Amino acid sequence: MSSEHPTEPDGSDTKDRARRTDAKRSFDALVQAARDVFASSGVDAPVRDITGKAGVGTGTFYRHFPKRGDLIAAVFRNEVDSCADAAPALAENHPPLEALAAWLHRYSEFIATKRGLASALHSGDPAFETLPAYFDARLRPALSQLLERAAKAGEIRTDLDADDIISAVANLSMPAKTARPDHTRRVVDIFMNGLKSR
Amino acid sequence: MSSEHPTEPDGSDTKDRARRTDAKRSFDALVQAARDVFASSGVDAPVRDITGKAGVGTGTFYRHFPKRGDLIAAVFRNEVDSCADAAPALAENHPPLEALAAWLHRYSEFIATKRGLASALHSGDPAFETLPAYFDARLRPALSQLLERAAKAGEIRTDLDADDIISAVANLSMPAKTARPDHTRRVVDIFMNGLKSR
DNA sequence: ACCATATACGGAACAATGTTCCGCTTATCA
DNA sequence: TGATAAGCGGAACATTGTTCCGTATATGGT
Repeated sequence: MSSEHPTEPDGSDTKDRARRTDAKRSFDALVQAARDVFASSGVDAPVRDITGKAGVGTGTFYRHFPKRGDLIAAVFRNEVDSCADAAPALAENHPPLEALAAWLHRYSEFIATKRGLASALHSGDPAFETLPAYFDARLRPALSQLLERAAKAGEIRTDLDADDIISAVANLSMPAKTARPDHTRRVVDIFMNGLKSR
Repeated sequence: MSSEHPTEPDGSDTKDRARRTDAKRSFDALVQAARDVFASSGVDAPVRDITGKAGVGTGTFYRHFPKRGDLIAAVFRNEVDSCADAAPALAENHPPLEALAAWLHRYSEFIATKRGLASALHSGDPAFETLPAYFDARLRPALSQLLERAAKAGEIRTDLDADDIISAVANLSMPAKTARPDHTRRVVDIFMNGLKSR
């Protein structure tokens, strides 16, 4: 499902030839592998670590990601997609309030994980310029959907703005160092509690 | 003059033997060279570029800066020192208001230049943990001195806090992309104008 | 002035990582 | 099913990081 979204660069569809399926497979495998490697070794992880885990050659790597920023941006988009795509699935399988809470936690995790990328993001690399817009375009509708559903069910306040919540939870999820590892989860819970209608 | 300040790590003074002067020279040469190289090639510049410009061997480099963060922190401290040390000199050679304006511009330049370091600073490297405190400890007194002098001369408002001004000018000096290159200088001028007494 | 010695230096050698290049493979289309 | 453009792999090469150790010298004591 998430592969429907433009994790890939270049949204054009009027090509002489369509992109070969093996190319797409390599691309996806690299993004997936990079995601894992970044998580365990940081964004400066060696190229060979990534190609090794992805099971592709280094040549293939550079074909898809000539600049390192290209890879980081692709991983970021991919994770934004995962997070956004979680919303409809949660809505289907859980009551409104529960789905909303679950998604906020999911989103909170995403933010916390992205601490490593965050510094890279602010580095001025042109590959990252469109990311904030993408972030907003994908995540806001996802949250809005859950908010509306919960609001219609009368379970939360109706004066809530998706933008505010997204940035509020983002801030809550970026504490420097926390004594207890579940601190973030707890404050997000409290915040979530505040959303409820009385 | 600036070498009086603890650009060097390790504030202890009860050593068996004092640090050799050639060691200090190498240290200073490396910081100086790194400063230049960082400015032209960024903080990821190759070690050999720095040692080459400093005229020392690579062994010497690693003796002084086992971790890259150590070097970056040293350069940062060095630049904070330069900026702070500029204050007394300006006070001696210029009328109060003029000295204050000149120093604010000097400080503004410093902030703008540090954009490259800023992302590194937020990376969580333990070598950077004491930098914010150092920044404050050196820069606030420098500015306070100029503020007090100008206030005594009746040239500026008396309700001004050094902290506020430091952070305000820092924010003014970090615009993303400016059409005109002197934008920063101009807004700082305007801000400075606001400091004057009526 | 000179010696003893801890300190520091330089840079070759080694290791890790980035990047390119090109012969081989394969998906796609007619 | 053949032609061909697209893609792939990984060795080879280039760059940068890091260590190691023989040599040089600043320092304190005599």
